[in-house]
Amino acid sequence: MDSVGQSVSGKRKITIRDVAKHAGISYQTVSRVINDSESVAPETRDRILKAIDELNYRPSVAARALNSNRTNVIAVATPFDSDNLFEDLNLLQIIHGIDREAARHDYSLLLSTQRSVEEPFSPYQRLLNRQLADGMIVSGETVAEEGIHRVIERGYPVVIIGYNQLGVPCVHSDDETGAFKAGGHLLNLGHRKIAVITGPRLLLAVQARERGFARAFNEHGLDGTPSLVAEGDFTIRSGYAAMARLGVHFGEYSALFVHNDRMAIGAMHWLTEHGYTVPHDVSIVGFDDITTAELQSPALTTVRSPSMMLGQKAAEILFAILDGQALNTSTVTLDTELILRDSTAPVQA
Amino acid sequence: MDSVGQSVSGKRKITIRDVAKHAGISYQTVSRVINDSESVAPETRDRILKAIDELNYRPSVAARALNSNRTNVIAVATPFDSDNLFEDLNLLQIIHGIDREAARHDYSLLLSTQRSVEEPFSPYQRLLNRQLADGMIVSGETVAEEGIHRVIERGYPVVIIGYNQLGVPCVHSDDETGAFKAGGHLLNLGHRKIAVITGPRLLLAVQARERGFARAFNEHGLDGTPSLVAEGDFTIRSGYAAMARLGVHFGEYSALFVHNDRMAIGAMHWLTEHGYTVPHDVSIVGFDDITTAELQSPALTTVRSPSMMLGQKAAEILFAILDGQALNTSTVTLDTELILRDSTAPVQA
DNA sequence: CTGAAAGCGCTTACAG
DNA sequence: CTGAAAGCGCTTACAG
Repeated sequence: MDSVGQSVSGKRKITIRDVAKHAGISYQTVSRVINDSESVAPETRDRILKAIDELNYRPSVAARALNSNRTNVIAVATPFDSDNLFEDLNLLQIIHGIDREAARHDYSLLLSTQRSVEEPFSPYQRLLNRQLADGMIVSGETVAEEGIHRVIERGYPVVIIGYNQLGVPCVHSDDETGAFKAGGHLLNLGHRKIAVITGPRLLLAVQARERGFARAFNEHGLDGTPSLVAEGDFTIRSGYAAMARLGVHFGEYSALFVHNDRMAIGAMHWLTEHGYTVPHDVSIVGFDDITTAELQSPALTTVRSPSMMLGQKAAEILFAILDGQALNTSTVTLDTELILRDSTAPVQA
Repeated sequence: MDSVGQSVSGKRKITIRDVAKHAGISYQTVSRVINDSESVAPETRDRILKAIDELNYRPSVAARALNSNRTNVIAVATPFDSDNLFEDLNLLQIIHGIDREAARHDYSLLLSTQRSVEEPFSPYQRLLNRQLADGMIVSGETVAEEGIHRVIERGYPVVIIGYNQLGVPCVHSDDETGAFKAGGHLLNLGHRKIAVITGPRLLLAVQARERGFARAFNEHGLDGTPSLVAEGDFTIRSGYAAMARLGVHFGEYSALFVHNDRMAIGAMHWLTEHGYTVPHDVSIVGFDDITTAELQSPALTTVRSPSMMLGQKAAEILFAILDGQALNTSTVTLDTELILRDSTAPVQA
């Protein structure tokens, strides 16, 4: 085809002027067609579209960004601990949801990870200071509020997937009600002594789950304080470790509520390893409903969090803000659902 | 601070000219300092760096991209089937490896997913036609070779994580030797009748694993044809389904080699569900060593694929090409390692 | 070692 | 409805 003038490294560029010449019109009008802006004579428009097609013209993102201050890219900041990232199926789902919505708006996704524990702000710094993206979605409640603040100060919209007290718009699942359902389920099965493996207790999501769980007890006229509590960090490993700590007191409780599925999997692993049987020796309820929850032996009863929808909603809000159509302070709470499987059973007599 | 003139939506821009004025020098010299190019008097450089720091200046990526034809972004194209993407821990590790290397070069990662089954080329089209990235890493051997071709024709470097016959540089694990090790292990345990659950057999990676497995038999003076074969698509679900198909003939084999861990997990799930015990009834070896392999009951014996390193190597090659330092046709093969756990045992008498 | 000029590919008012 | 001008924020030769 057009092999002439196309060196190996040369990304030969067809510009707006080429299209204009081909269509016999000024390049400004071509720009109008590209941007669907103002009025262009239908006949002219067709001629230009035909030229664009024939020349296989694509506008330069860089040039457009330079003029319009829009990059057509949104950034996704991922959680701090990259070890955590490795096993996080939830995150994949969230990203998928974001990507879906981004596609609808013809946007692309820039992945922004933390470079090291030493520079917690790097995802924010790198992306937005360099104006790589039009806005940012922060996946997960975070401690680096200062970093988020800087981004907002620069005028970039930010949406958080999780809770925050900054007044930043956010999307999260209804953790309190979810935990309430988990507690109610165990209570209905006759369990009264229930241990809990929580996520990091400084997180608002974790506090919400603790509240909801206690409320289930209260509504049964019971004290909402769990028999035993161990804290984890949402990783499989930490669930295993938390279970090891609880295990010493085995027998003091007949059921276990774990704040996410990964830790529940870790806990079940410890139990199996030590000769205990789920749900015979202890009933377990998780949280999230990741793909592998169903595949545990026994299949894990859990509270389903709508991860993909969380991502999609967050992106929707971000785009609404970018279009000037949304308040800067919306909070969306998505419903959870109790998924009954085989890891819970009536309390043993 | 500089609150004046900074509206809510206004991303106030500090330009190279501001820095120049602040430092009392021409803006061209500022550009030189930013780019570490040519010679600048040390004293001048210091003055400029100080000004950059004081004004908190960040160069505009768009403007730089427009001039230099470099975006400082590389794209990662993810696999076709997005259901597949959901559960793919391997992919997360690969992406992490790429991101790591990108960070070293001060590059960012653009995630490019398929929009729908109908437009398999979309990841290629969208990103590169619009010149959003300097190059592309394709994660996984793919059928959309046409899409890759178009990208290459445009002059963009591409690195594939997986095999290809296009002459495109690629990185993959030593699948043949890995499968050879898996086969040897089972043979050493006394197994002679071994079933296999393969990945899609049109993939070169799958063919390499089949070859390596057969070679293990041959070196033992045995016929390399597996007792029974079922094909899956690497998903947990397909492993479950493949096992269901094999299960009818249960007893005709004492061991199972599964082409990836996710399918192995699916297969184990089927076995447990139907009352069989691993490794008592059947020994199982997987492939990949994803995080959760260790957490199965029993813990899965598997061939470890260096996923993160795969991503990192691919990025290294891409950057080498971008810097004009690499042939356009390198292939890197990374070693695998047999990880012995509890899902394999000597054949029953 | 540093400055002045031209231009990257587009968009945005501004005229007509 | 369409064209000419100016400019987005930089980089790249080209002079000095």
